[in-house]
Amino acid sequence: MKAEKISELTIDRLSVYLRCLDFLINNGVKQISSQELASQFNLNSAQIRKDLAQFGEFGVRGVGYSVGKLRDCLRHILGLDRPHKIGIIGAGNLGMAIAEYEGFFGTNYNVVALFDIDPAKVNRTTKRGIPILDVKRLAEEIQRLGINIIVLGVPASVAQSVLDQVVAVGIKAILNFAPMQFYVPEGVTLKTVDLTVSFDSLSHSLVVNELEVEIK
Amino acid sequence: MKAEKISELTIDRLSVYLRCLDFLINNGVKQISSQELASQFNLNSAQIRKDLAQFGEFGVRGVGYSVGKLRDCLRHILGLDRPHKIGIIGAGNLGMAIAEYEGFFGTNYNVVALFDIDPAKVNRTTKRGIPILDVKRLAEEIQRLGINIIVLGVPASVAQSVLDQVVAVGIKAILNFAPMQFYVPEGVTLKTVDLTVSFDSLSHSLVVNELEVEIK
DNA sequence: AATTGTGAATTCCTTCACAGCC
DNA sequence: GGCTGTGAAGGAATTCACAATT
Repeated sequence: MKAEKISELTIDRLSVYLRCLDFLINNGVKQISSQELASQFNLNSAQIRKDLAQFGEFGVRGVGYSVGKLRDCLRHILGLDRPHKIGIIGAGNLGMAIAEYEGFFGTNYNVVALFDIDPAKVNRTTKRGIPILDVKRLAEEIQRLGINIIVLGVPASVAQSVLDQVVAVGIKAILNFAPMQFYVPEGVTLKTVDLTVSFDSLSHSLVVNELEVEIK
Repeated sequence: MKAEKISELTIDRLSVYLRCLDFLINNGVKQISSQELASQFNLNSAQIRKDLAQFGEFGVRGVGYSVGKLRDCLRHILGLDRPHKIGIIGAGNLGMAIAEYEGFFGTNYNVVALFDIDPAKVNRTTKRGIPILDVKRLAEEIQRLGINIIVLGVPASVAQSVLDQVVAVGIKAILNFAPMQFYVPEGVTLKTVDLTVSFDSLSHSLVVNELEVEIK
């Protein structure tokens, strides 16, 4: 069907464009040009056109893009027009933070369960009523609940073994917060949010900043 | 002094190399070649050498790199050999998760305060004894405590105004979790951890995966 | 007249391949 | 002999600039 590989960078930008389109729709905007869209973030208008052109011709020359139509297309491309069931492993602060993530409101992302090893947490629910289940029953509950996205919010020391378990059950999409690298088999997508790297990058920026101030 | 711009990608990799070196030191490894280091993660050995070469000559030809010396150099380059004082705005689950982040143990990153607007939280402390302060006193407390890194863990609706406040007090490094784009003045580094983009990317990968399975 | 879609040019990043050194 | 440091080559992503279209 479609063979050309779409780069990760492009996909990430589509997500940003989509958020912007949602905002525009709420403000009653019907039509927009790539130039106007580009000025919202710090982007080149050609970049936006190139990104969109990889999936078809969504615009009208001389006119621009229909905000509503473009949003629907992007939602479809990103798979946001189908329901997703998210399971979160680790019901600590991090797991709870994701479970309550404001970005999920009004979307097809549904957090259907948290998993933990701590008996004090298991068989309770979050404030919003999401069940906290025993991680021992991870495999069967993933299948029973139809979970297709897993969030790994467990300490680095156990992350690898939990990862192996969810991959074995057939999970294909994982968001990991443990500060480490993993091997995952072909066909499984693992994204790592590495806070250590983020903080180190900030730390470095402070050093550079200081040097620049000294030079002046 | 040093004029060449170091790319963000390079800095992020240095952070990853450093983590690996820490691990090697704990396992008593004294010496390592770029080839061995590269095989640990999925990298090209020339990439590692190029990254390091931007900051000086750390290796010995025919021998490799001294693990301990290289670690110290990377720590210095990234500014990890100086103390950092982190303030977290928003004492919800996200803020608490960052405050307890395992990656901070044994580092120079110190979370010195959380800030919140909720009277039920203010003037208490976290389990580990970090004070939760009234966000009204944000400016003065940042200065009193010597905070140099701010984590924005507040809802998107108030993120911009809080951001403006911390920039006004002279904060130069900010980690933001609100799913939006901001403008920050020259000399201020803002990194955004955008979970919406991460999840959308996972959602997209599920769509692509399905198509690929169909083709086979 | 205005704006898209896109080949060409440019910039940035990665990898190759080897001279130089231990 | 083995490994670093690096110029040159190759590849990827971005931006330019304009022909095509409404």
